[in-house]
Amino acid sequence: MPKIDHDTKQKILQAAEKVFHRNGFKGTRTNQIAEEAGISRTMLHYYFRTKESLFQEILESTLNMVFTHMKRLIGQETELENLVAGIIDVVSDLFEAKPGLPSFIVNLFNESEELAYFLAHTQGDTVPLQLDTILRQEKEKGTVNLKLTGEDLIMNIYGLCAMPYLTMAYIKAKENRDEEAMKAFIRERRSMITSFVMKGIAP
Amino acid sequence: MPKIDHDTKQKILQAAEKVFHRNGFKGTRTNQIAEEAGISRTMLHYYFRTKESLFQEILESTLNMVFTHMKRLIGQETELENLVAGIIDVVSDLFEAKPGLPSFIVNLFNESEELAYFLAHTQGDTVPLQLDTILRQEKEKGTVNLKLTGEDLIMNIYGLCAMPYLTMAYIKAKENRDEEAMKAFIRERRSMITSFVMKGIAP
DNA sequence: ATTATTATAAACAATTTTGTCAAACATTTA
DNA sequence: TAAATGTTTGACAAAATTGTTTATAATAAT
Repeated sequence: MPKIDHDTKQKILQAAEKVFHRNGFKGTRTNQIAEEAGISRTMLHYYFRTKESLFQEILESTLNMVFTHMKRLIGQETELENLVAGIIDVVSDLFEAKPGLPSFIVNLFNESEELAYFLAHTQGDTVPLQLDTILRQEKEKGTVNLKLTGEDLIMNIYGLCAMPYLTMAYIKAKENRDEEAMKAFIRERRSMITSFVMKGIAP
Repeated sequence: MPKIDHDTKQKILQAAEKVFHRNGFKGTRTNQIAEEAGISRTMLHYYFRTKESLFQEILESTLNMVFTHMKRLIGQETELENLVAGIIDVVSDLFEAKPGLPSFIVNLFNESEELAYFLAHTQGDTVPLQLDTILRQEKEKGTVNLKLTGEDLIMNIYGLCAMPYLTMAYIKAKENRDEEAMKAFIRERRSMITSFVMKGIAP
């Protein structure tokens, strides 16, 4: 029967997520995690054998989060405008919940070709494909830019949504923004992005 | 009088740039650099005392490159459409010349709050300010979306241009693209981005 | 050709980072 | 309360990473 856990384990997980997300596996030192969690580094080995296996947990829970969010998209909308708005909302919600996620993904792809390959081939293509179908229909109707592929559109949306997170430190410093100002900036960007993208795909 | 240098120094610089750009300072191991350069790790200390000072060289030359490119923008154009197209070209050229740059900047901001602060405050605001001025004029004319700031517009452009580089490994894996296919993809994106942005800022 | 200088690598040393262990402490259960 | 189990820490050990030295080879200058 388990004895009480002074929530050390949770503190470690939170701290590890934060640090791994920001600096990737090779870029983080386990004592950054310990400091961030306010515990001794030994505890990290007590609850999770190694740095590697702690990373694995974070990786799994992170990918789960991503997949869960993405499921919100599948087959939801058939109207281009609604679909696009929906994607932007889902992606924005995801990044708002996990601000370190964009950096983490970038780090992941840079650190491990294999993982990039794995993700490229396991992750369902439903969303880009659905977009492609709808885009093709709209192109026939002449209501959409001819040269835009579903892949490009998705990439544009991710890029527009991820930027403030990827450059957080800079954006904060630039206009002396605190956490609150940052949140406001990002909130305002969401509607900006939606209209920017909708106009952007016009013929 | 210096004896010949079997271009080892250059090979190290090239390799270091590649690896530091991809993985940041803490994320790189000096022997990754040595391997990439095809030389022994000792040489790295022979030409550049320490990992730190090698990084410093790469950092300086990288920032120089960025500033040099950015100078191409200042006061060049007063017409919104031309200015926007110009910015997209300059940024695209820069990333094409230094494909690792987007990741490097992201890593930099994540590794060092101080550097992010420094860059936010030294780097001239001329471009965003110029954009803001022109945007304001266009808004009065009613030819531009009311809610778009110069800061947002710049961020959008960087994001759209940087995405393929930030997710290179994934993009390559996804459609089995080799170097050539990748270049073609990016070339095509440039004109897509230009029209996407131009439409995006419409009223 | 001989010497002086530069370039290279391999072995070695120092430092940093990660991982383990044993002892102390706390909590539960019996 | 006492045994059993879970938690925490600090000291220690191992491994990985960085940095230095020494010996050797290559190149240039005299």
